[in-house]
Amino acid sequence: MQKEKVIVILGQTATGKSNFAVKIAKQINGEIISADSRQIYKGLEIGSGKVTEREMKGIPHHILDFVNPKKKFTVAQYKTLADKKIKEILFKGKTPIVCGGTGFYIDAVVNNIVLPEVKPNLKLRKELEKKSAVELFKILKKLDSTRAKNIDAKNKVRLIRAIEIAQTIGKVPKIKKSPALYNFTKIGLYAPNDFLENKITKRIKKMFDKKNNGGLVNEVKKLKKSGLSDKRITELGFEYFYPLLFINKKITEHEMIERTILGNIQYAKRQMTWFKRDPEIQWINVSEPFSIEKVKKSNN
RNA sequence: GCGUCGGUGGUGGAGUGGUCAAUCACAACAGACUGUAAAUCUGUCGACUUCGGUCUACGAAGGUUCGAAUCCUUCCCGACGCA
Repeated sequence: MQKEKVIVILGQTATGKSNFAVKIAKQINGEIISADSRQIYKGLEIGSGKVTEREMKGIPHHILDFVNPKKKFTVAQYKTLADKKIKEILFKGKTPIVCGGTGFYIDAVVNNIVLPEVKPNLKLRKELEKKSAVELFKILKKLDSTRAKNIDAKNKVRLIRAIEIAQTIGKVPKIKKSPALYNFTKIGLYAPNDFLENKITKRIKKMFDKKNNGGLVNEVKKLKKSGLSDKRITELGFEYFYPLLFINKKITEHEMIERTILGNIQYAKRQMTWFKRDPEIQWINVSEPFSIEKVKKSNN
């Protein structure tokens, strides 16, 4: 049986994925499923670069702007939801377009990864947090020597999660990459460093501009007022962390802007490190003129 | 002009006679990625290298010493103070 087609638009931040996705959606009668770990949250508008109602141009967007930022949203939830949305959109006779820059989310869906069903155990995590990476590694080795062999022995976050899983279900199951459910076409948007850095700089400056819905600093203040702890805001990433430092008078306004720009540039590089591994991505350099005809063709 | 303090790698900043190619942090480059992924973590980071080493380096030039980034002299540059 012929697998149904799903388009994936991924790539670095500030390359114009959202607009691109909307254009494609218009042409091929599609609906967009966001793959962005921050745009998920309500209240993170400016800093997450969330697509606005106007930018959507009437195209339905899913898995966007619906989680309370006090709660943590995870890949596992994303994967389940995305699968469901893809099915629904296909059922309507439309083409699903997964669009975003969170590589892990995209891979979870595309590679149909099955994650172990072990919910986070906050109490346990708090306990383990106190231990050193060396100690944690020893614990894991005892529980599950196989996982210990390939895990990053210095990464506490990973070690803790592995222990969490091993402790509840015995061993960390080998990751399952089930056969893909759909025929995915992956389009990657990227730009050369200097071009992208320029774009990011402009974008960030605009984010801080007060004329832009009060600006990012104001957005962070609102989040604080709504009851988000500083710790939680920090977890939301550099776009929220640096404004928070500024609000708390730890850095100057200038430092805040510079660091946010730098954080963004570094993030864009990390994104490429992730995406580079996938040989199936068809790359488009957005610093050069390109047409979406090519994309339409490859989808047929 | 006099005086004081300082000039160290891409940057900040340790070191103040031998164990120093120089703690550390940042930046840069490369990479990992099993329910935090805008997160988290790793490696490299003077030059050359057969990856064991070899060479050139701590403003410049001299000097003291077995040995100097570290002590002395002069010069150049910077900050501050006094004129």
